[in-house]
Amino acid sequence: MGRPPCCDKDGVKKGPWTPEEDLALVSYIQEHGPGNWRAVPTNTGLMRCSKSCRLRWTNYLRPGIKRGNFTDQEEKLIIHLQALLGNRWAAIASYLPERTDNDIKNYWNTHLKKKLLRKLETGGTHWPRSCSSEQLRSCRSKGRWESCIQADVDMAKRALSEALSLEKPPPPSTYASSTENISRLLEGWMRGGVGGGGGSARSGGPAPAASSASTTTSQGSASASNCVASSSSPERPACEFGDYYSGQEGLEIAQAPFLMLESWLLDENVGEEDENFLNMMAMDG
DNA sequence: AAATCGAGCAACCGCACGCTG
DNA sequence: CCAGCGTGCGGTTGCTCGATT
Repeated sequence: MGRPPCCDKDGVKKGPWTPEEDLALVSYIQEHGPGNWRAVPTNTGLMRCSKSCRLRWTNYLRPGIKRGNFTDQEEKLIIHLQALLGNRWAAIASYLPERTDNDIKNYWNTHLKKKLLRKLETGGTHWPRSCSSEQLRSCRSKGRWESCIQADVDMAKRALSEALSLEKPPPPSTYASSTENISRLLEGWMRGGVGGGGGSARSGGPAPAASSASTTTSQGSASASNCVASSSSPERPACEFGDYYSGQEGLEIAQAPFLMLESWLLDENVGEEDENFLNMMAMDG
């Protein structure tokens, strides 16, 4: 469409965020909530692109983000979801409410891809889905990937959304409830020696504020996460799959597919369809 | 101790999509 | 219906740091 850049190239700061910038962003969002990113740079005085602000928030400052090592379970979940959904990191991230799509993407590219390739050399991962690899290839190239795997995705979404909400009953999802996390986050900065390397996790960045609430007002992967995490909440937001089931009935309905799904998701010993996987890996890069 | 290399990760870029007037 | 705008998403880049030589 030939859209103009989202922000002026001149006078826009790039590179790592400083603690001061983070503080300004968090303070602003604390007050106004996320959203209307266009207004954030002007209202905060940050010399940053609105996109940069959003990214910083969703990938780093947003409360409820867990950083650091991925657990075995998370790892397996990512592997299987990647097999199911492809490189749709935002969708995958929606099943891992405490992880960001960027984090998952990085983890996949740096760890899992290699790990899987190594594993494939020695034999065995599986590729469960209803479409053949040829169909998938065709679907992808024609932009009909979504519809092709819809059945699998629907099943996975239903089961997982319920499962996740059962595992972790969400706190009342108000933005205010997340301000504690932000405060802790900021305290972490102050304690952790803010100076070196801006917000870099490597150089004394904020301590992970992983433990609790996610916000209802945040967007993107955050909101997707919230849909999952709060799907059993009485006040859960309507989202694409949050309303499939509710209450005890939903619990019973959802548990059955989850048991199947769980065994699939967490079972890496099923050694079939390696070829499909290789095909997909080849397509991915 | 210095130089080089590779891995990991934060951030940027640009396209796509959805909403709104 | 269409164009403009804001936002979301995935791919890619480049910086930093630890390991190795």
